[in-house]
Amino acid sequence: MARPDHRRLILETLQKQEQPISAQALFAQLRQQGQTIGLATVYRILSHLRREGLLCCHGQPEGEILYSLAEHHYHYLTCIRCRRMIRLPACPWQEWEKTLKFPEPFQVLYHELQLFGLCHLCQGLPKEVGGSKTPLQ
Amino acid sequence: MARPDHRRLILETLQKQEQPISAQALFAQLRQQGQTIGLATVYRILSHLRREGLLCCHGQPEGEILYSLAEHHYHYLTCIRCRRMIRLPACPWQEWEKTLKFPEPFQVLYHELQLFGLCHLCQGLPKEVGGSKTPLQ
DNA sequence: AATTGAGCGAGAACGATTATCATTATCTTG
DNA sequence: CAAGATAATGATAATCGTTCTCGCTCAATT
Repeated sequence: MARPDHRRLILETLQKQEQPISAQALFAQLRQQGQTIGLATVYRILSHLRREGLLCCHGQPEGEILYSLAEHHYHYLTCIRCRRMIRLPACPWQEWEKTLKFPEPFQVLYHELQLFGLCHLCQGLPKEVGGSKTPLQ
Repeated sequence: MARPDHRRLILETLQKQEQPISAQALFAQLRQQGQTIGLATVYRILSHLRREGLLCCHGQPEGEILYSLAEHHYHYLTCIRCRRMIRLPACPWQEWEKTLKFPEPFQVLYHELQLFGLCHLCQGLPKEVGGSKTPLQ
């Protein structure tokens, strides 16, 4: 049987995502599409893409890592209530970089900016009672 | 026997740290000091402090979560080679916030900025060969 | 056809975190 | 001060995301 091109598969799936996605969720999504792919392969390929600089990794305060393609480098507003991630239109880093002073020489290779808070849908809602999901930061 | 004030103990230990510290490392440090404290208690108290907004949580790209006191809110330059974290003198967020435009109304409650790269000590060194530690993002 | 090597999937192993539970200290109330 | 209620604790088990291991398969090469 011909071997499916898993790397392309994962790249295409990442391209479709509107939000960064976890490795587990990516795996589940591929399986639901009927693909026969192993979890190990997903991690393997993500690791490759990572080393090639094709991926942005967003380490969440809860420990999970979310991935998105680096071809368009984005930052997100993350709602701590509904977990929605809203993409910022542009990365402000290049502007900001000029104004920053480092305490010692340092070569910045990449950066991560995450903004947490309440989206407009969740701002009016009453406070969560049960405390089910992982809370804030 | 009188119950030790673990909460204060953890707060004081966090205060002494020059860099954000993981829960496991915090636990080990307390035990080495001769304290009889359980790992579960460390996590419990960290979780409390977190909900009270006393802690900054730095989710690393490798999944581990590092903690630091929020009383002085800092950002760090993280060297991807030696893992050293260098504190920035000030948080530039309040200045930057003015220049950002959100695609929809959003109430920012807290933020995280991490800069990854090479510190001045590691810039001149030859490239790592073995690839032992977890690499870059 | 035989050989070699890279990629694969299933499951074990691992590390960080969270949940469970019996025990114990502290607090309340009488 | 006694007695029951409450909250905190530590050891351990369970969970979850990630990485490792290993036998297998496919494809290129000889």
